[in-house]
Amino acid sequence: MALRIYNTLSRQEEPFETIEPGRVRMYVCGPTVYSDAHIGHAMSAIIFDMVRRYLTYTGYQVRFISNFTDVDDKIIRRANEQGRDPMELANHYAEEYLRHLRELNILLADEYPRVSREMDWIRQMIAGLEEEGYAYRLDGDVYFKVQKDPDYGKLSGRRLDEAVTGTRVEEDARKQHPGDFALWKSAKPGEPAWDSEWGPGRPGWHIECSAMCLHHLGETIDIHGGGNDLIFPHHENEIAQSESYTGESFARYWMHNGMLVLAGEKMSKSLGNLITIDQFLKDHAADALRMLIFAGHYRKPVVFNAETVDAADRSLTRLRSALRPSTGQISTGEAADTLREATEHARIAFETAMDADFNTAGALAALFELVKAINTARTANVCGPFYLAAQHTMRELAGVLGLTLQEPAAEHQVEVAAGPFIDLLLRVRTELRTAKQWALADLIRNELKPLGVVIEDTPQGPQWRIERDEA
RNA sequence: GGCGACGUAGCCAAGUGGCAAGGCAGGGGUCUGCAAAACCCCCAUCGCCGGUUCAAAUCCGGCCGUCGCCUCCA
Repeated sequence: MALRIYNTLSRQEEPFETIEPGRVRMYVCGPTVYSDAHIGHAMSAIIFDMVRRYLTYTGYQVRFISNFTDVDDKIIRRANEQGRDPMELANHYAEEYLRHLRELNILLADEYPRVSREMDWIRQMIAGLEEEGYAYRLDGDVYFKVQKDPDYGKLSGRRLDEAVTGTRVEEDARKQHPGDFALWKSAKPGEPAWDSEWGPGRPGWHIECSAMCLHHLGETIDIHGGGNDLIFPHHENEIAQSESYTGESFARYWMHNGMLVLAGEKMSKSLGNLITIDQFLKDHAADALRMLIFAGHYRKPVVFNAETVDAADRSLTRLRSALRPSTGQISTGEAADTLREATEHARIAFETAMDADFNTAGALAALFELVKAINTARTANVCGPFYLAAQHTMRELAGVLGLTLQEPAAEHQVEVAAGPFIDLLLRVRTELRTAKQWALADLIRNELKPLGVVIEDTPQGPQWRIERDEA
């Protein structure tokens, strides 16, 4: 079974074949850094992190590039509102974003190009487009001429004559066609500006990604990703610029993730209905967000509410349950063989699901069946190589989805600081239980619970662990 | 109005022609002093109406409903 990927360009699933055998060149549109990132941004980053991890798992060498838009109207506006320097503001939020990526266990890209650092490449591309007649000047601005591009609209399924009827198109009589978009915008007084042959100004939004792809990955890349809200106009325009400039196909596979939905609407900065990454991570493990996202399919919307988040937290706890050590003594025999078979089966089921356009829900189902097999084996006192191998497979496959299955870092600190005291309480409780002082023994257990310490009595004696109180 | 998704159990969700995965919640049981965890068992005629077929959640047509995009957007 080989990987198949849904390609927005063809609107169907296609077998995945790379330009260069064994290597993948991949670009994902990053954020405009002007305010706190929300979990919708995290979702997109997590999804393409999963794609990259699975490609790596299946043996590809992946070169992964993601950008920061650090020169933009919204950044300038926000900076002016706050009396800050636009580049200082952008740098601040870019650093914040990189911190979020680490906290979310997202593998870092090979490069994070920024508009402000790619000006030469951007100018060169605009100049080239102008030379070939794909662009025209207008009062210090430079516009891309969509009518010059015969297959403009092929990604979004739009045609130029229809695009005119769009309700939100601002009629600008100066433009040759309403669909023409800015490659270069002249600077107004007080705005950050870069010199160019068209006068001081800054790039339009779309040209940066085209220039960065060309600079860091070459004329044709394997995978270009982003949110499905970028299909039009952003990605459509990227294609138009890049293919007009190079004469080559820009990207072979276009992948688009669905939106995170909160209270029936897309979570977005402009709508203001958002939950920031920091807010989420305050109450939940990074793994929980992955569980929520991977429960569905990456192209579909994900519903975020108390119920779905709670289910994600609990299902994560279940995955972790498979990693508990065995206290049994049986390392061979029927139960051990059954576990070995289940482990092999889980890997096959996992890969089969992932090969089908990254069917993470199916992949998780394979993991849950492995959880059951491991727990059943533990109940049957299985230990030894097969038990450890099953847990190893569990960690490995979960890792392909970017799940750490680790207890959050804070818990380790608690263990170090409070561990001896909790151990002492447990010893006292054991004495009380031996003396059948049930009321006092239960008091200790019941009072520790709201403090986040869960006590479980097992055949091997009492055990405790930290569990966050899910608010 | 144009383009495109989607509608499967209380909730999330896989499955694209052959007896409906998985998770959460719920019910019953084993274990336990009681709990918890774990394990076992139970819980769906797949939005509605037609059609094609030996056979349809799956293909075709119509209807109803939800959502996204249509130059700020992951």
